[in-house]
Amino acid sequence: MTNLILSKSEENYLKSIYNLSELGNKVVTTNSISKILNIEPASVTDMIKKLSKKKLIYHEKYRGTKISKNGIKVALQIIRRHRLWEVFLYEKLNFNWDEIHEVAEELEHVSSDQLIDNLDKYLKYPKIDPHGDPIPNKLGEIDFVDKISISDLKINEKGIVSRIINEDEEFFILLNKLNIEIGTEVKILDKIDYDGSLDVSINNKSVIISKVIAENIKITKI
Amino acid sequence: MTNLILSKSEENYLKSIYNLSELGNKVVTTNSISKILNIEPASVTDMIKKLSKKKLIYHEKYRGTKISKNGIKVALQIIRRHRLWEVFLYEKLNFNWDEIHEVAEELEHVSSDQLIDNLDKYLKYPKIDPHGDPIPNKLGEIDFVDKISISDLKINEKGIVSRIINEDEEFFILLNKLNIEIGTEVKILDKIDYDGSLDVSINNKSVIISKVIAENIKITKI
DNA sequence: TAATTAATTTAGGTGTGTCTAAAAATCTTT
DNA sequence: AAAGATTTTTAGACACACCTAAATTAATTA
Repeated sequence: MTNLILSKSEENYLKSIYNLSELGNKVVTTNSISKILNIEPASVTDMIKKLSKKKLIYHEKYRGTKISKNGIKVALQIIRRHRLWEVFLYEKLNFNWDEIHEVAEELEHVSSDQLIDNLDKYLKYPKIDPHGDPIPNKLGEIDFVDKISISDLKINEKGIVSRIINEDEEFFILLNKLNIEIGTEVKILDKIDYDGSLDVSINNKSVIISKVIAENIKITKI
Repeated sequence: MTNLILSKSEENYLKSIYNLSELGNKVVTTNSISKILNIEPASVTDMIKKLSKKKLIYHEKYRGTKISKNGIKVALQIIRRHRLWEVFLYEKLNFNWDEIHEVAEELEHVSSDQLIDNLDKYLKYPKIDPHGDPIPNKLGEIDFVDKISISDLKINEKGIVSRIINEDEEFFILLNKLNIEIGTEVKILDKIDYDGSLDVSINNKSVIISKVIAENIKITKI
């Protein structure tokens, strides 16, 4: 609630607890936190006490830790920072896919709201990071399901169609023609800058689909 | 020499000592460091011992501290990081001139060479930061004198002509015509993207000067 | 140059975030 | 359900980066 300031360590613990909790639902063990952070269980217990006092987590002795509502909120902001920096490193600074995490791990602890909001704007409010993970918005809202559309994929990336967003029958007829259904594997061959159309490989055949269509086909990145 | 890793505190001390030392020449006092960092003198003494052991500074009890050659090298890298981030914040994230310092103060401690080198490239190897301070290059080289040309100014920024870089007489005749001499105040009215020419106000009159000419007129930003 | 003042260092203490070793609680197995 | 194994916590220690108070050294002034 209040504007509490967390240390780098506290942020890392909270983020790990959130990540282990499967969207904030599961109780996490001291041992699991210890393993993920490579810190001895005894030290984890100490930090759990600190975060409990700050009401970011609930803890019952010997029985585990659950992240609080406020804790989730704070964790999502840390994750937001991390993922926005990943986008920046990947898209602007030409880091490789596998090099971004480590540096983002440092940058995420620079806590200036203005910095992150301006970065978000500069990157044009990306919805997913280079790994395909969704980026929480300023309010901590995050699309858990249907996170990615075909239009969010980059060239050479692949996905499995998971949901079609449309109420119009004509749209389904078109999808039938294109051989697109739930479970279909798609791969982006090319992007046409002019109108945002996509050259997509479906069953090893190349087809062109419009931007609007691509936006309405949700996929799971593979 | 070796690849020593410094803590955020150590980096801040070293940077302050360098800044107080006037390009690494002057001996700095414990008290002056204390004042700049807002840390008690006794604590400064502690850190001086640490940095001495790492050979980044020389220290004689009760007589002051001098930064070492290697210390200067390290300090310049910290300053490089700081100023590159300032350029980024100012030019890409649209921070105001007066908001950049505080955030850059945090970002400068994220120590990844790849990050800084890629950022440098992305920003097109800027020579000065938004305050007009020179940015050390990767090797720690820095232009101490004549840092800025008219061509380095942005629209609406002002400078005082400090040096003319040219051996050609024709160039001086042109400057005479334009009423430009050492001490003349100039202000950028506009930049012509096409060929890099500049619309400059000199004695309240607008004149157009070519990119090459602008590059050879060094100024002090005001 | 002796006395006073100012700067610097030493000594000892604190909070943070870690550790190891040992104790306590919970879980598993028989 | 008791014994053993595992997990978690407590207790006590340490490095870091700071602090205050007191001691020491250097600089200034009378």
